[in-house]
Amino acid sequence: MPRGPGQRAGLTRAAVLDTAHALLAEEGLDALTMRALARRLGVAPNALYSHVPGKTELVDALLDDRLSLVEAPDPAAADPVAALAALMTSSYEVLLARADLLPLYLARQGSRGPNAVRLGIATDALLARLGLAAEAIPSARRALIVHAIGCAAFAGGDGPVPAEMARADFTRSLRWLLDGIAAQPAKSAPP
Amino acid sequence: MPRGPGQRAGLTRAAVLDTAHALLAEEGLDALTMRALARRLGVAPNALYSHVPGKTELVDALLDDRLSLVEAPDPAAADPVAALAALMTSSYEVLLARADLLPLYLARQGSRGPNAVRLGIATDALLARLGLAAEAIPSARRALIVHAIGCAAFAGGDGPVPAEMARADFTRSLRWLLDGIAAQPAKSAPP
DNA sequence: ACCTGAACACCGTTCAAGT
DNA sequence: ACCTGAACACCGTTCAAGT
Repeated sequence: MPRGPGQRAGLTRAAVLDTAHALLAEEGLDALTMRALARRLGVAPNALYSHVPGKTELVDALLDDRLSLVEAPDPAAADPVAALAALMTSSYEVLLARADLLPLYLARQGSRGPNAVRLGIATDALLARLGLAAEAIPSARRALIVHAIGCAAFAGGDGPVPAEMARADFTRSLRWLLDGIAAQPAKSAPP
Repeated sequence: MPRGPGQRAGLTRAAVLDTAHALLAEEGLDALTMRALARRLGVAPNALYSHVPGKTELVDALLDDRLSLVEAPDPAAADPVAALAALMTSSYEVLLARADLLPLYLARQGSRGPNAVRLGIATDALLARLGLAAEAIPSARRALIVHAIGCAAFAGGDGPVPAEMARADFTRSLRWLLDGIAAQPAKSAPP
């Protein structure tokens, strides 16, 4: 029996996001519409707006949720370059499973949800351990992020390049970037 | 006076693409709809389908058109690394003006229109001049392309990073990639 | 072959009302 | 506060018809 106006469906923001994740994973970005999402939840389309500001914010939340699966590296890791490589590789893997979303993410310059901020801070800490000057750190961070997201968006596409090859490309060019970053002029060392 | 059925509007594929370019440049990707495009051309929405297979193909054509502005480098250039840097920088600049389209392009792994193919061949020729093994050339090409498109999509976004800074990031990390590519194990030199 | 009219099957979002 | 019904202002695309 359908609900009338005023009767609650027990919807929560978490339930909306969970179902959105499932819909995205199962049917792709094109199928992720507010109306299809509402259908899956058994509510009227506009009921979603009590728990989510709009579709843009929902998509942002989905991507940042995804980044919660990446664990921040130990800032005191013995080998900061290896720790950066592991962090970027882990981000790449996790983002690959939601490659549909990445184009939008790139265009918004990685609009910063809490998890993106958390990983950004961890990245900066490792870059500082390499001896980078403070002004050089944001640039290096952006280069690594654009690379990881760009490669994941590319690999997740439906083009002719197989996933394994795209992954090998990612790893190799990541090394080139890290080599370049590590070879940058260091800030003056303490005496 | 409006046209009745059967009366021609003098539409051509070129006119459709030109108007689509103008619409995209003036009002952005969201405003580029088949209906808005038809409105601008003074025809019914479905009239477009006599000249263009659909919206996906139209967008692909718009991006490849854009690449026609990039001139292929001299394959016999004195400094192949400098020629590669110039080619990628020129592509970056040209794509920046249509940054809206890049996310879709990345996801389709740079779906290859005639101009994309032309520039890809030019890139491969320069990479071969560096002494790269044949198997290493497509990987190096993809790394450069993902980098250029990824950086342009990022820079074109409406985030907090100013365009000049994004451009400086692009140039610096491009150098790192080229350094890494050029330092790869060369194929056996002729005796 | 090229174009129109009408329609189909959708969108995201807002507004007024009900409990 | 949370939800429904109804509506608004759109989409891309197809189909039948007209010249």
